[in-house]
Amino acid sequence: MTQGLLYPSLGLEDAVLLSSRGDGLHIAPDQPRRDQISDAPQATCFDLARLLDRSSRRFSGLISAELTRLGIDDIGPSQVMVLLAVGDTEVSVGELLDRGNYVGSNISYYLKQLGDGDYIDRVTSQRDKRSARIRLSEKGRQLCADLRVAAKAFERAFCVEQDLRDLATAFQALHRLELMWANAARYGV
Amino acid sequence: MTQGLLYPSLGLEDAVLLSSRGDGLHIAPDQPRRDQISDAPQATCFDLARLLDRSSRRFSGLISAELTRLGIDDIGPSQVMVLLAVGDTEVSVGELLDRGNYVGSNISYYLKQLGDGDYIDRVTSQRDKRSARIRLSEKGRQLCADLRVAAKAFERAFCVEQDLRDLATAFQALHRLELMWANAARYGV
DNA sequence: GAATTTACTTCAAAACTTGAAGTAAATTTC
DNA sequence: GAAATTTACTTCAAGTTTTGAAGTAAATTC
Repeated sequence: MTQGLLYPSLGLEDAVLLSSRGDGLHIAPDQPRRDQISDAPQATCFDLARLLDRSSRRFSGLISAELTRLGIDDIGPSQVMVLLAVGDTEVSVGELLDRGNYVGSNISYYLKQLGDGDYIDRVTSQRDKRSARIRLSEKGRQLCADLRVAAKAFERAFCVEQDLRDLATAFQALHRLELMWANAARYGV
Repeated sequence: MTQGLLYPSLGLEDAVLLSSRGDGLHIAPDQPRRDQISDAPQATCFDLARLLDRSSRRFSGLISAELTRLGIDDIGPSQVMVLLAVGDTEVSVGELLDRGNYVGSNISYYLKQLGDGDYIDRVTSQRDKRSARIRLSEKGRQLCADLRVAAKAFERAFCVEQDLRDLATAFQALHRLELMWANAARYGV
């Protein structure tokens, strides 16, 4: 791609991007070819980071659209992420911080809105009264369920066996990468 | 994990998270075990999205730290992402929009700051005077080079052959997923 | 050559993020 | 067992980033 080849590279073909503007003619091929990887341009960690960024944005956009469709306008995609992070468990704020790598005040901000919108229940822990325990309210659970239904549509579009295996690999590889980035951030590369 | 198993799942072990707060004791093992994947909990697309989100945040953090180290404080990680998107090529604003899936006004905002800081050169295209052509200035190129040097350190920490292959797979899988998300956003699931 | 489209930019409001400071409960120390 | 420290948050007041609605001006189409 660009960036030169100074950097450890992941074999891949040059990214074919789907234009998100204009005439709608620049559709990328459905099936990026998996052959010819070996002699294709290489991607750097920066390319990967940009891909993550872009993908996140896309996902947020999707969630936004879905929220609109569901007639929900008191929370946005960021709050939904927190909702998803809570999941079916009962967590403390601290756990949420770890799960999403948020900053404390940030989570507080989201939880306030989620609380105001009645998407979560907050109970002060009896054990440790400093600690707030969070879980989804019925409304929150319902929203998550609705989102899962929407996501189901992807399953149908994305159910090729190989894709799922690749995504599983992707998940693990990314997870390891995330840990390294985290360590680097903490201990200075 | 949570979310139930209602959703197409990617086999993976339960995420071992690295605490980003507190005593610094909760370090995740260096080498997450690759066995026992088969009978491990499953991750949903939502889990993947959260991972992307988290990873992006981590990467931004890293870039921020690096910028500070380099004594740069007139731009932040978001602007750097744009810089990286420009790369060694000369692009129009429209191309950048596509590359990063940004909104127009957003890119304008970043480019303004990058321009003010002299990280980029902007030339009005002679062909089409509406179109601005962007490329890195010497300063911008230098910054990118510096960042690559910093990133080099990762290479050493992350150079296991298998990891690189996994990341390559991850890149492709994610890229395909991104395209699908983009399509979904455009054509409504 | 008027109307439309494209390629942006600007502006103002909203959303999000950060960091410093605060509160209150738990724990440790003396 | 009281004082000091630490933990687990919350609040606030900046920032920064993102969005969306309006612009502007050059190209295209009719």
